[in-house]
Amino acid sequence: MTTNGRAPQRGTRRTQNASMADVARVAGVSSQTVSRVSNGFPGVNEETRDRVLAAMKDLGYRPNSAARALKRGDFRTIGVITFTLSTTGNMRTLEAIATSAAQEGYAVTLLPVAVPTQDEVRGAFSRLGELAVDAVIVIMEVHLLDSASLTLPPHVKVVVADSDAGDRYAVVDTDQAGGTRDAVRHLLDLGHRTVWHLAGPSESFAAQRRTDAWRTALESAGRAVPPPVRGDWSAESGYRAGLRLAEQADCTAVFAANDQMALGLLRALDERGRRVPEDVSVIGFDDIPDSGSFLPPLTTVHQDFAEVGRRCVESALRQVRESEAERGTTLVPTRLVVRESTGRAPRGPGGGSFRP
Amino acid sequence: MTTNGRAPQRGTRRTQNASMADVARVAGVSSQTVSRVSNGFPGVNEETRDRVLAAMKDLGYRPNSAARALKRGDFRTIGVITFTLSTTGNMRTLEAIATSAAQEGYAVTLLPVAVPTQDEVRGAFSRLGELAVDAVIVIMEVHLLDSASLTLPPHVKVVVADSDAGDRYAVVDTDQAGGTRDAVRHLLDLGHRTVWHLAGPSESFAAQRRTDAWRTALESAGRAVPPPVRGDWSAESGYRAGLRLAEQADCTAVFAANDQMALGLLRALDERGRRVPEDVSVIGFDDIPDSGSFLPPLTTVHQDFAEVGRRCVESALRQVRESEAERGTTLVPTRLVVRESTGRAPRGPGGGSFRP
DNA sequence: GGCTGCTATGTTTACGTAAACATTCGGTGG
DNA sequence: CCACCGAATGTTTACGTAAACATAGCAGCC
Repeated sequence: MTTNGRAPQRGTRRTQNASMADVARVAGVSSQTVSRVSNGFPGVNEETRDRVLAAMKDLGYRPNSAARALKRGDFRTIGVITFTLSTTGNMRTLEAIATSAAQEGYAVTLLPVAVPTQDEVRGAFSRLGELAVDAVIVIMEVHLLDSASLTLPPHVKVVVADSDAGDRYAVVDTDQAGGTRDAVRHLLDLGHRTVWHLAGPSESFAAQRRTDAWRTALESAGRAVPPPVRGDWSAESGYRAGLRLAEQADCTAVFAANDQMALGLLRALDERGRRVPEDVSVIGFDDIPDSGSFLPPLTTVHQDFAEVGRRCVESALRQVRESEAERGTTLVPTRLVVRESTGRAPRGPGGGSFRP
Repeated sequence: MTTNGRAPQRGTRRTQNASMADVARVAGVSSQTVSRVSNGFPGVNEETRDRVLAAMKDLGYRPNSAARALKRGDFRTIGVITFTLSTTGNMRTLEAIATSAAQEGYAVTLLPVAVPTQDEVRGAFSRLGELAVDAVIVIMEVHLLDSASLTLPPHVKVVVADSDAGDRYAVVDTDQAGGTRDAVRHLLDLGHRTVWHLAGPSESFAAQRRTDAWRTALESAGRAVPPPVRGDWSAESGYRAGLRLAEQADCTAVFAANDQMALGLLRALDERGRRVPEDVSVIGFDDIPDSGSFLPPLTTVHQDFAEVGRRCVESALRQVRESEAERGTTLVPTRLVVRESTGRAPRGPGGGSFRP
């Protein structure tokens, strides 16, 4: 292509971007007219518009978003602050956020927090203050937010995903309680006398709420509440916890707080010779893409991360546009996905005790 | 709106951010001095500096990054363009990119491409032209890039992750061939006569390269090359392919192009009563966090996504700073992780006869 | 004592855009 | 025929920052 063989004509030296002024010069109009064309304003002569467009194309003109942002006072950008992307949930949420934002003409800027300490979070928030961002979506355990929030520049709108700061910020959350209730009911309906619980880390609000809901569901059904076993979300921790659960002879049903721990649990049970679902039923939470391929395919509570992401963006942009902060919580419903890891309670103990 | 209705005291209505001028007024200095303090320049009197800092704090001053970018001519931002985040690899790479970029004072902006068509990609690239970005990292199958690349503004630097556009852009890639070779050798060393292959989708360059390397490794060892079975990276597709592989009586070793397909494969084999690793050895690729908890724990080729991300940022920033495009490929080595899904070839008919 | 050279600070200007305001011009109605 | 209108376009200005240049004050030196 003849792009810039030797700089034949005028200013081909285009080492920086062309500006409106450049376009204006080439098109023989004022830069204001270029601006009008650029922003699709009416009231520009057809022929003039064409000339301007030609000049733009010719020069490879792109509007400078910094100048635009400076002039307009907003950035058309949403920041996402998150501790780790390494969980399916965060990742899927992020993806939905990015997509929704793009549809609205907003860009998404990532704000990683290396270590989940208050200092780190506070640091991220204050970096964010200097960042070109109109709103922030926080995907994180909320108690880390508690004292960090104060340093936020006042005009930045905040949405918190999967947490519970409903009194201070807009929150979009999965219906943890509902999903948990469904899971426990499912198991009780299958004839299990009670449901054990492989809980997530205590620092996590999501985990905590699943645990609370599990306890409530059992209590309201008048069942015994076994002591929960705690993991850290990882499959490995699920395995370790699973080894302990496998020793509880009367454990016939386990509600794992996420699918990965359920995976580890399945391995532990297999290793200890307890069959799933014949001896023990296992249910997870999340419905990660792989869970249908576990051994056996995992019954689990499906979370609609994409919807969470969408609603986060929705709330963020509503706040930006109406320049008014929102509060309160939006719940996104879950859906029970029954696969093969849950089944009727084993015969045995119906009356008495059974030990393998 | 009391915006500027009566302006009670001086600008207490702080609906917008304070600017340098505001700080300067409060501190009783010129805005240039504020700038110097803000940027940590030397040559400012200790006492003056303190006064300015106090005023900043007082007003909650934050530098306006749009204005800064406009003045400086760069954005301190890297764009990441990617088709999907839903794969562990992309996600981990992204996370590493975000972290490395943050360390260098760069923000990361996400540029999602909904559907992997050329038009979509081209669209993303041209949106990107208007975006406040100094460099772009592309995480995507490269052939979609082929004709889209041209629309990129000339001064935006490009790095391509996990692909092979080494002649046109800087590329950072995992050493697919090396990892594959290790995997195949490992299986052959265990006495398997040959290694079957559960391949990734044909559109994927990474998949293609793993397939090529697998073939080469077998050929150079003088072994037969069974027809590869193709999946689409998902566990489900691995399961379906696995059902077919399970019927090949002479199939004692399978190299799956990623861990998720290996997961599905494990399930298919289990379902068909073929034990792993006693009857069939399975090896994966990626080393996703869960793979150690599969049934059995998966032997796999570990990819250092974090390193890939780091090097992407490194190259991107180098290009930005030296304002000179790079080319060529950087390979990040892999590491074989031996767990329990691979074992010695079964006794069977193999004893000695194998045909090349 | 006047000049040099340095430090601390102030003033001007430009970055690219777009709102607000100004101008031109061909028509239209009283 | 002229005041007036609206359409098309031009001119001025401001957004917040920081580079470049300018100034003021003071110490040291011949």
